[in-house]
Amino acid sequence: MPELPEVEVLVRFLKPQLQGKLISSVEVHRARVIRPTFIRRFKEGLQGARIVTLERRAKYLLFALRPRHQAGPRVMIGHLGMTGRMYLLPKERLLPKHAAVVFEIGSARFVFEDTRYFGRMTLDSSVLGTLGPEPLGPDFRAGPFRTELKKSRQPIKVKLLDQSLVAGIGNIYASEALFRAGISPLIRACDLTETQVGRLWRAIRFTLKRAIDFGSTVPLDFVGVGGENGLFYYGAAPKAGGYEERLLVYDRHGESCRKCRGKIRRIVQAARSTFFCARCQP
DNA sequence: CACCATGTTCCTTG
DNA sequence: CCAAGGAACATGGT
Repeated sequence: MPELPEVEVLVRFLKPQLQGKLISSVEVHRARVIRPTFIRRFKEGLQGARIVTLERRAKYLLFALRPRHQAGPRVMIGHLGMTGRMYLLPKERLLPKHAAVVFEIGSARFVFEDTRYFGRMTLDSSVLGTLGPEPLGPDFRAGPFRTELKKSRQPIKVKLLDQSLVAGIGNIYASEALFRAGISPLIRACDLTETQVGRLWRAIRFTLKRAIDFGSTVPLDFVGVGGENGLFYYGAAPKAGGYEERLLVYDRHGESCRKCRGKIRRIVQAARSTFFCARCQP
């Protein structure tokens, strides 16, 4: 379940497992997840390369490489789309139905699985060029944020999904951040007051930080960690004490607001669901 | 059968 | 050129 916090948690988990490891071979099971679709070039660039480190930028995973040849790629970029997962799988385990790319790394396999195949892997880093600032980094500042919002007549909820404004917010945390800021998702971005922009700026950072701390929206479930294998997956959280309770408005249509007991409403903006409390977010 | 789903990109319209 | 809206991508759950 990948927005910025989920990717951050995944990167932190994978990094120590992949750092310094050699990619001995690459199998592409679904060509369309490689962009551009130059499978040969992709495989040849990665086979024999070493993973130096793993980082996150927005919702992208950046695999820094020491290439086999001098002219080889220095980074592989991954994106999980809507349903992507990445994990290490022992070689004796069966590959999942929707394995898109499989890397042989030491005695294990590193699997990119994606049921809907909206995710991507690429050696072309141009996708990063249009991204706005990292919301949790020093480049995300309230002043420039406000200047950008002033230029847009889109509803603020829709504008928050614009990755060139600020990078990493997705459909869940857009609703959550607006609730925490007490701002209606319907207000045009340019109509927010300076006070509201300040509250929103803080709410974005708070919401994302909290989500990272908590583990992620739907937590990573670790299976066999410390045991016989290092498999893990994104699992449905148990209802009680699980991810439902961490979200204040998202997917809570018809339920009562945790602040005011009013009803949470669901509306559609830009063909995507928005959840909010009309009383707390006038 | 209907509608819904964590995201991005491409095409059209104004 | 730009902003904004909508379809497409593909599979599965309810």
